[in-house]
Amino acid sequence: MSSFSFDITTKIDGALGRAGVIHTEHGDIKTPAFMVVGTHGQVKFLSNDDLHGLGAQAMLSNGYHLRGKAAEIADKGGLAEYSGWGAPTLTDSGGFQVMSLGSGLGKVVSMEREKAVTNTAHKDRLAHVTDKGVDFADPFTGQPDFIGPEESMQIQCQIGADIHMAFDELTSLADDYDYNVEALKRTEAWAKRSLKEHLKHCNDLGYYQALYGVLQGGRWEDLRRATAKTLAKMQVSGAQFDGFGLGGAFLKEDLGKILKWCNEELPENKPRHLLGLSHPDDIFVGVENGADTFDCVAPTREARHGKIYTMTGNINLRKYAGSKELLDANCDCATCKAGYTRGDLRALWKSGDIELKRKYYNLASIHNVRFIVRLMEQTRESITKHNFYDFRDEFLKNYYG
RNA sequence: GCUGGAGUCGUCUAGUGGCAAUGACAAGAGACUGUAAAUCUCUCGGCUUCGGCCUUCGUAGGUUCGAGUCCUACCUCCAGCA
Repeated sequence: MSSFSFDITTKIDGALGRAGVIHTEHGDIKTPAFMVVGTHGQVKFLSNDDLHGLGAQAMLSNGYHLRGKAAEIADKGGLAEYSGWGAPTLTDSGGFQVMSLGSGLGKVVSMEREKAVTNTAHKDRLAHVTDKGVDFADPFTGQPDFIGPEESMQIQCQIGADIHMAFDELTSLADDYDYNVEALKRTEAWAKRSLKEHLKHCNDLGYYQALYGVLQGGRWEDLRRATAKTLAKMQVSGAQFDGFGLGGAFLKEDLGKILKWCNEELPENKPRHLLGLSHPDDIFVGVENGADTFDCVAPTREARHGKIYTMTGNINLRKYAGSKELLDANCDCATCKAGYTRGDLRALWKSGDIELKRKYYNLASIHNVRFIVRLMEQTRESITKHNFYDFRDEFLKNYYG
């Protein structure tokens, strides 16, 4: 008996987008939604109270990073209990690390054409792909680890998030069509093996853990549409994917059309997670084209690096020494409500005192994550009130100028 | 007053005959999208047609093809002795 389901509440007229609710063992997720990223089971510098306070609904963690703790997490009853988060969770399969520790090692995952990455030399990579799976070398210890779809599913089922991702291979913008054909064939074979292995363990912790199949295929329409069809009908012993992950390295200008190719082929009644994106323009493109949930490290990482989100565009805190201005005039986050100014945060950030810096990372992360969570809340409301496009245009005009 | 030691880009600092001159911090600009990221890149004497040109290492002279580096005097600071 599956405790996982998805209801569509409202659709955007003439587009693939919709508002809905994902029901999981650990609670509901009102979509569209942003999932905070706590790779190791905890969001950097944010407590569970901080996260609940700013309206976060779900957290994404990573099976690769938690692989060594999976048994311990299972003993505690699963990730929601282990982390104290107590709300819906999702784990990534480690598929992102196939690229970030492999061909993309040391490179930036950019969406700008001019910065498109070149592939890291094979000998320098910490991840090597074969049809069987991936040989990883731990970035810190060098310890070798083999993870294929079976291993990824076993790890994820021990961690016990409400939603799992099939093990996939993320290609980079530097990979050509022929390589994407090869990688996609592998990702689809891994999807089948993931589904099969997942079926064996998806109730091991006493509740149902859902599985999403992940779509790759780079920027090519034939690959994207074909893989969407393949994964949509894929089944093992009658079991199918509960939803779908929309994966890939995208150029900004390609994002909308690629999502459209995928989501036109996918079944409407299953949720779709757009992996790894959360800048406002990407969110609007994603939502319009049928993505239900998002995750991204950007709000927290950029906060740590001094970039603060505001309704009229992002600011770099370096430039605000002594400023008495609030971070964002109408923000309802705990940091802004507590009255912290740009100058206050800059002073904490630049302080030589590690505790004050930690305070900065916390306050800035609260603000940026709340900014994106609130954007999702407002986007959802605009869909249910049938004024998505007006809301989007107004927001983008203010934000990007 | 005597004897030692020291004065280099905002700060600290490297430098003992070829230097516009090391490193760190501070400062400035940019990046970051399923987290090897409390990180990374660039700038940081002035001017530049980006090839260079000019002015710099307490001050003033001197030796030398060439001086932050050696010599002389002076100034300032520190330590010890008076």
